Amino acid sequence: MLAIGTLSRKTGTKVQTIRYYEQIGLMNEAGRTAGGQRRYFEKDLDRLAFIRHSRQLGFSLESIRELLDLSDNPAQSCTDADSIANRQLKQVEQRIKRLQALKKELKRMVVECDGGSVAECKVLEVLRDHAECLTAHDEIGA
Amino acid sequence: MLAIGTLSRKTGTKVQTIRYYEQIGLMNEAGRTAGGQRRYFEKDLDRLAFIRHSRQLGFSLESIRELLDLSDNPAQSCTDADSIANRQLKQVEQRIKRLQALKKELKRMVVECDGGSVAECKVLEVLRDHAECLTAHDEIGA
DNA sequence: GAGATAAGCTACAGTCACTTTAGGTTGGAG
DNA sequence: CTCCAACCTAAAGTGACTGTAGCTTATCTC
Repeated sequence: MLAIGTLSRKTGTKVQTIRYYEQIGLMNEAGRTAGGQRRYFEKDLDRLAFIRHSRQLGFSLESIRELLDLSDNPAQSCTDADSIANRQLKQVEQRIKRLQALKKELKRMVVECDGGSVAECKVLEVLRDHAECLTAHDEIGA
Repeated sequence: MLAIGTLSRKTGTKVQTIRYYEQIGLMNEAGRTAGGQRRYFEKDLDRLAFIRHSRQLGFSLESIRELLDLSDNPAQSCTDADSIANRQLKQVEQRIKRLQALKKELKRMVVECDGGSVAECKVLEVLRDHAECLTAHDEIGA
Protein backbone atom coordinates (compact mmCIF):
# COMPACT_ATOMS: atom_id res chain seq x y z
CA MET A 1 0.00 0.00 0.00
CA LEU A 2 1.37 3.33 -1.09
CA ALA A 3 0.79 6.73 0.49
CA ILE A 4 -0.06 9.67 -1.70
CA GLY A 5 3.40 11.13 -1.24
CA THR A 6 4.95 7.98 -2.67
CA LEU A 7 2.80 8.23 -5.80
CA SER A 8 3.74 11.86 -5.96
CA ARG A 9 7.46 11.13 -5.86
CA LYS A 10 7.30 8.18 -8.25
CA THR A 11 5.38 10.06 -10.92
CA GLY A 12 6.56 13.61 -10.36
CA THR A 13 3.01 14.74 -9.68
CA LYS A 14 2.13 17.17 -6.91
CA VAL A 15 0.09 15.65 -4.12
CA GLN A 16 -2.64 18.21 -4.69
CA THR A 17 -2.79 17.29 -8.34
CA ILE A 18 -3.40 13.65 -7.47
CA ARG A 19 -6.24 14.67 -5.18
CA TYR A 20 -7.54 16.88 -7.97
CA TYR A 21 -7.54 13.94 -10.39
CA GLU A 22 -9.55 11.96 -7.88
CA GLN A 23 -11.95 14.85 -7.46
CA ILE A 24 -12.68 15.04 -11.18
CA GLY A 25 -13.00 11.27 -11.41
CA LEU A 26 -9.85 10.63 -13.42
CA MET A 27 -8.33 8.58 -10.63
CA ASN A 28 -10.47 6.11 -8.73
CA GLU A 29 -11.33 6.96 -5.18
CA ALA A 30 -8.49 5.65 -3.09
CA GLY A 31 -8.97 3.42 -0.08
CA ARG A 32 -8.41 5.07 3.28
CA THR A 33 -6.66 4.23 6.51
CA ALA A 34 -8.59 4.36 9.79
CA GLY A 35 -7.34 7.92 10.12
CA GLY A 36 -8.61 8.92 6.69
CA GLN A 37 -5.37 8.96 4.70
CA ARG A 38 -5.39 7.68 1.12
CA ARG A 39 -3.68 4.38 0.32
CA TYR A 40 -2.95 3.15 -3.19
CA PHE A 41 -2.23 -0.07 -5.08
CA GLU A 42 0.35 -0.54 -7.83
CA LYS A 43 -2.40 -0.29 -10.44
CA ASP A 44 -3.21 3.20 -9.23
CA LEU A 45 0.41 4.11 -9.70
CA ASP A 46 0.24 2.75 -13.25
CA ARG A 47 -2.90 4.71 -13.98
CA LEU A 48 -1.35 7.91 -12.66
CA ALA A 49 1.78 7.31 -14.72
CA PHE A 50 -0.41 6.87 -17.79
CA ILE A 51 -2.18 10.15 -17.07
CA ARG A 52 1.02 12.07 -16.51
CA HIS A 53 2.73 10.71 -19.55
CA SER A 54 -0.29 11.59 -21.65
CA ARG A 55 -0.33 15.09 -20.22
CA GLN A 56 3.32 15.45 -21.09
CA LEU A 57 2.41 14.54 -24.63
CA GLY A 58 -0.10 17.37 -24.58
CA PHE A 59 -3.33 15.39 -24.33
CA SER A 60 -6.19 17.17 -22.61
CA LEU A 61 -7.73 15.59 -19.53
CA GLU A 62 -10.81 14.89 -21.61
CA SER A 63 -8.78 12.99 -24.19
CA ILE A 64 -7.04 11.13 -21.42
CA ARG A 65 -10.38 10.17 -19.99
CA GLU A 66 -11.29 8.66 -23.36
CA LEU A 67 -7.97 6.86 -23.61
CA LEU A 68 -8.37 5.42 -20.14
CA ASP A 69 -11.84 4.18 -20.99
CA LEU A 70 -10.43 2.46 -24.06
CA SER A 71 -7.60 1.04 -22.06
CA ASP A 72 -10.09 -0.48 -19.64
CA ASN A 73 -11.72 -2.46 -22.46
CA PRO A 74 -8.86 -4.33 -24.12
CA ALA A 75 -11.09 -6.36 -26.42
CA GLN A 76 -12.39 -3.56 -28.61
CA SER A 77 -10.76 -2.08 -31.66
CA CYS A 78 -7.88 0.27 -31.40
CA THR A 79 -9.25 2.69 -33.99
CA ASP A 80 -10.50 5.18 -31.42
CA ALA A 81 -7.19 5.38 -29.60
CA ASP A 82 -5.50 5.85 -32.92
CA SER A 83 -7.81 8.67 -33.94
CA ILE A 84 -7.36 10.45 -30.61
CA ALA A 85 -3.60 10.26 -31.04
CA ASN A 86 -3.93 11.45 -34.60
CA ARG A 87 -6.03 14.40 -33.55
CA GLN A 88 -3.37 15.25 -31.02
CA LEU A 89 -0.65 14.94 -33.62
CA LYS A 90 -2.48 17.33 -35.95
CA GLN A 91 -2.85 19.82 -33.13
CA VAL A 92 0.81 19.65 -32.28
CA GLU A 93 1.78 20.17 -35.91
CA GLN A 94 -0.51 23.19 -36.10
CA ARG A 95 1.05 24.69 -33.01
CA ILE A 96 4.54 24.19 -34.33
CA LYS A 97 3.63 25.98 -37.54
CA ARG A 98 2.17 28.93 -35.70
CA LEU A 99 5.11 29.17 -33.35
CA GLN A 100 7.57 29.09 -36.20
CA ALA A 101 5.84 32.07 -37.77
CA LEU A 102 6.01 33.89 -34.44
CA LYS A 103 9.65 33.04 -34.05
CA LYS A 104 10.47 34.52 -37.42
CA GLU A 105 8.73 37.75 -36.55
CA LEU A 106 10.22 38.02 -33.09
CA LYS A 107 13.65 37.40 -34.47
CA ARG A 108 13.25 40.13 -37.00
CA MET A 109 12.09 42.53 -34.30
CA VAL A 110 15.04 41.75 -32.11
CA VAL A 111 17.62 41.83 -34.87
CA GLU A 112 16.41 45.15 -36.19
CA CYS A 113 16.53 46.78 -32.79
CA ASP A 114 19.75 48.78 -32.67
CA GLY A 115 19.58 49.70 -29.00
CA GLY A 116 18.63 53.30 -29.61
CA SER A 117 15.79 55.12 -27.91
CA VAL A 118 12.27 53.83 -27.51
CA ALA A 119 11.10 56.37 -30.05
CA GLU A 120 12.75 54.51 -32.89
CA CYS A 121 12.58 51.02 -31.42
CA LYS A 122 11.81 48.41 -34.03
CA VAL A 123 10.29 46.07 -31.48
CA LEU A 124 7.67 48.55 -30.45
CA GLU A 125 7.18 49.73 -33.98
CA VAL A 126 6.37 46.26 -35.23
CA LEU A 127 4.00 45.68 -32.36
CA ARG A 128 2.33 49.00 -33.01
CA ASP A 129 1.79 48.38 -36.66
CA HIS A 130 0.44 45.02 -37.61
CA ALA A 131 0.78 45.88 -41.29
CA GLU A 132 4.54 45.51 -40.90
CA CYS A 133 4.16 41.83 -40.23
CA LEU A 134 5.80 39.47 -42.61
CA THR A 135 3.53 36.66 -41.61
CA ALA A 136 -0.16 36.40 -41.01
CA HIS A 137 -0.92 35.14 -37.55
CA ASP A 138 -4.53 35.03 -36.53
CA GLU A 139 -4.67 32.85 -33.53
CA ILE A 140 -3.06 33.46 -30.22
CA GLY A 141 -0.01 31.32 -30.07
CA ALA A 142 0.34 28.98 -27.16
CA MET B 1 -15.76 58.90 -31.25
CA LEU B 2 -15.89 55.15 -31.59
CA ALA B 3 -18.26 52.73 -29.92
CA ILE B 4 -16.89 49.56 -28.35
CA GLY B 5 -18.29 47.47 -31.18
CA THR B 6 -16.28 49.44 -33.70
CA LEU B 7 -13.08 48.79 -31.79
CA SER B 8 -14.13 45.19 -31.58
CA ARG B 9 -14.60 44.88 -35.33
CA LYS B 10 -11.48 46.82 -36.25
CA THR B 11 -9.19 44.78 -34.03
CA GLY B 12 -10.92 41.43 -34.03
CA THR B 13 -11.31 41.56 -30.27
CA LYS B 14 -14.46 40.47 -28.50
CA VAL B 15 -16.35 43.27 -26.80
CA GLN B 16 -16.08 41.50 -23.46
CA THR B 17 -12.36 41.23 -23.90
CA ILE B 18 -12.06 44.99 -24.38
CA ARG B 19 -14.04 45.56 -21.21
CA TYR B 20 -11.83 43.01 -19.49
CA TYR B 21 -8.71 44.91 -20.56
CA GLU B 22 -10.20 48.04 -19.06
CA GLN B 23 -11.02 46.19 -15.88
CA ILE B 24 -7.45 45.03 -15.40
CA GLY B 25 -6.09 48.45 -16.27
CA LEU B 26 -4.50 47.56 -19.59
CA MET B 27 -6.80 49.89 -21.46
CA ASN B 28 -7.57 53.33 -20.04
CA GLU B 29 -11.04 53.92 -18.71
CA ALA B 30 -13.09 55.04 -21.66
CA GLY B 31 -15.23 58.16 -21.68
CA ARG B 32 -18.97 57.61 -21.50
CA THR B 33 -22.06 58.93 -23.22
CA ALA B 34 -24.88 60.39 -21.13
CA GLY B 35 -26.45 56.95 -21.21
CA GLY B 36 -23.28 55.25 -19.95
CA GLN B 37 -21.91 53.70 -23.13
CA ARG B 38 -18.17 53.73 -23.74
CA ARG B 39 -16.73 55.99 -26.41
CA TYR B 40 -13.16 55.79 -27.70
CA PHE B 41 -10.59 57.92 -29.51
CA GLU B 42 -8.28 56.77 -32.29
CA LYS B 43 -5.43 56.44 -29.80
CA ASP B 44 -7.45 53.88 -27.87
CA LEU B 45 -7.85 51.92 -31.06
CA ASP B 46 -4.07 52.05 -31.57
CA ARG B 47 -3.45 50.88 -28.04
CA LEU B 48 -5.84 47.98 -28.43
CA ALA B 49 -4.23 47.03 -31.74
CA PHE B 50 -0.84 47.04 -30.02
CA ILE B 51 -2.18 44.77 -27.28
CA ARG B 52 -3.79 42.34 -29.69
CA HIS B 53 -0.81 42.14 -31.93
CA SER B 54 1.42 41.49 -28.96
CA ARG B 55 -0.92 38.76 -27.75
CA GLN B 56 -0.80 37.17 -31.17
CA LEU B 57 2.95 37.12 -30.84
CA GLY B 58 2.50 35.26 -27.58
CA PHE B 59 3.38 37.98 -25.10
CA SER B 60 1.68 37.69 -21.72
CA LEU B 61 -0.51 40.53 -20.54
CA GLU B 62 2.16 41.33 -17.99
CA SER B 63 4.83 41.67 -20.68
CA ILE B 64 2.45 43.79 -22.70
CA ARG B 65 1.92 46.02 -19.71
CA GLU B 66 5.68 46.55 -19.56
CA LEU B 67 5.90 47.20 -23.28
CA LEU B 68 3.08 49.74 -23.10
CA ASP B 69 4.83 51.53 -20.26
CA LEU B 70 7.98 51.70 -22.34
CA SER B 71 6.03 52.87 -25.32
CA ASP B 72 4.61 55.71 -23.25
CA ASN B 73 8.11 57.04 -22.54
CA PRO B 74 9.73 57.43 -25.94
CA ALA B 75 12.85 59.16 -24.64
CA GLN B 76 14.34 56.27 -22.70
CA SER B 77 16.52 53.52 -24.02
CA CYS B 78 15.12 50.68 -25.99
CA THR B 79 17.10 48.01 -24.14
CA ASP B 80 14.18 46.93 -22.00
CA ALA B 81 11.85 46.43 -24.92
CA ASP B 82 14.54 44.47 -26.63
CA SER B 83 15.10 42.22 -23.67
CA ILE B 84 11.38 41.54 -23.29
CA ALA B 85 11.20 40.57 -26.94
CA ASN B 86 14.28 38.43 -26.54
CA ARG B 87 12.80 36.67 -23.55
CA GLN B 88 9.73 35.98 -25.63
CA LEU B 89 11.82 34.68 -28.49
CA LYS B 90 13.64 32.28 -26.19
CA GLN B 91 10.34 31.02 -24.84
CA VAL B 92 8.98 30.44 -28.30
CA GLU B 93 12.10 28.56 -29.32
CA GLN B 94 11.82 26.40 -26.22
CA ARG B 95 8.20 25.58 -26.99
CA ILE B 96 9.02 24.66 -30.55
CA LYS B 97 11.70 22.29 -29.37
CA ARG B 98 9.37 20.60 -26.92
CA LEU B 99 6.59 20.32 -29.43
CA GLN B 100 8.90 18.78 -31.99
CA ALA B 101 9.85 16.09 -29.52
CA LEU B 102 6.19 15.45 -28.84
CA LYS B 103 5.43 15.30 -32.53
CA LYS B 104 8.07 12.67 -33.05
CA GLU B 105 6.67 10.52 -30.30
CA LEU B 106 3.06 10.92 -31.36
CA LYS B 107 3.97 10.07 -34.91
CA ARG B 108 5.71 6.94 -33.83
CA MET B 109 2.68 5.93 -31.77
CA VAL B 110 0.32 6.47 -34.65
CA VAL B 111 2.49 4.79 -37.24
CA GLU B 112 3.05 1.72 -35.14
CA CYS B 113 -0.64 1.27 -34.46
CA ASP B 114 -1.83 -1.42 -36.84
CA GLY B 115 -5.53 -1.04 -36.12
CA GLY B 116 -5.78 -4.25 -34.13
CA SER B 117 -7.41 -4.53 -30.73
CA VAL B 118 -6.85 -2.25 -27.78
CA ALA B 119 -4.93 -5.00 -26.07
CA GLU B 120 -2.00 -4.68 -28.44
CA CYS B 121 -2.41 -0.99 -29.30
CA LYS B 122 0.89 0.78 -29.59
CA VAL B 123 -0.65 4.13 -28.73
CA LEU B 124 -1.86 2.94 -25.38
CA GLU B 125 1.26 0.93 -24.82
CA VAL B 126 3.50 3.92 -25.26
CA LEU B 127 1.34 6.00 -22.99
CA ARG B 128 1.35 3.26 -20.41
CA ASP B 129 5.07 2.84 -20.36
CA HIS B 130 7.11 5.96 -20.19
CA ALA B 131 10.30 3.95 -20.50
CA GLU B 132 9.41 3.34 -24.14
CA CYS B 133 9.85 7.01 -24.92
CA LEU B 134 12.46 7.92 -27.41
CA THR B 135 12.64 11.43 -26.09
CA ALA B 136 12.77 12.90 -22.64
CA HIS B 137 9.99 15.35 -22.04
CA ASP B 138 9.66 16.77 -18.62
CA GLU B 139 7.42 19.75 -18.95
CA ILE B 140 3.84 19.74 -20.05
CA GLY B 141 3.75 20.88 -23.62
CA ALA B 142 1.63 23.88 -24.44
C1' DG C 1 -43.08 60.89 -31.67
C1' DA C 2 -43.52 55.77 -31.31
C1' DG C 3 -41.80 51.40 -31.86
C1' DA C 4 -38.41 48.12 -33.02
C1' DT C 5 -34.05 46.22 -32.37
C1' DA C 6 -29.11 46.01 -32.53
C1' DA C 7 -25.84 47.14 -29.60
C1' DG C 8 -24.60 48.44 -25.24
C1' DC C 9 -24.42 47.86 -19.98
C1' DT C 10 -23.25 45.28 -15.24
C1' DA C 11 -22.34 41.47 -12.50
C1' DC C 12 -21.24 37.10 -11.97
C1' DA C 13 -20.24 32.21 -13.23
C1' DG C 14 -17.56 29.11 -16.07
C1' DT C 15 -13.30 27.35 -18.60
C1' DC C 16 -8.74 24.47 -18.10
C1' DA C 17 -5.52 22.35 -15.37
C1' DC C 18 -3.92 23.00 -11.89
C1' DT C 19 -1.61 25.76 -7.53
C1' DT C 20 -1.87 28.07 -3.20
C1' DT C 21 -3.45 28.99 1.31
C1' DA C 22 -5.27 28.22 5.82
C1' DG C 23 -5.97 25.54 9.39
C1' DG C 24 -6.47 21.28 11.28
C1' DT C 25 -5.24 15.79 11.89
C1' DT C 26 -2.51 11.38 11.48
C1' DG C 27 1.30 7.96 11.22
C1' DG C 28 5.55 6.39 12.23
C1' DA C 29 10.16 7.11 14.16
C1' DG C 30 13.01 7.92 18.15
C1' DC D 1 4.98 9.53 24.53
C1' DT D 2 6.35 13.18 21.95
C1' DC D 3 7.46 15.16 17.74
C1' DC D 4 6.85 16.60 13.17
C1' DA D 5 6.70 15.43 8.36
C1' DA D 6 3.17 14.12 5.88
C1' DC D 7 -1.47 13.94 5.49
C1' DC D 8 -6.43 15.97 5.37
C1' DT D 9 -10.46 19.34 3.66
C1' DA D 10 -12.35 23.39 1.77
C1' DA D 11 -11.99 27.30 -0.59
C1' DA D 12 -9.74 30.82 -3.24
C1' DG D 13 -6.39 32.13 -6.84
C1' DT D 14 -4.10 31.82 -11.62
C1' DG D 15 -4.24 33.60 -16.75
C1' DA D 16 -6.75 35.17 -20.24
C1' DC D 17 -10.48 35.25 -21.39
C1' DT D 18 -15.73 33.52 -22.61
C1' DG D 19 -20.56 32.99 -21.63
C1' DT D 20 -24.97 34.07 -19.49
C1' DA D 21 -28.84 36.68 -17.54
C1' DG D 22 -31.32 40.48 -17.40
C1' DC D 23 -31.54 44.95 -18.14
C1' DT D 24 -30.80 49.87 -20.78
C1' DT D 25 -29.52 52.89 -24.72
C1' DA D 26 -28.83 54.59 -29.47
C1' DT D 27 -30.40 54.80 -33.76
C1' DC D 28 -33.29 53.89 -37.60
C1' DT D 29 -37.80 53.70 -39.80
C1' DC D 30 -42.45 54.90 -40.08
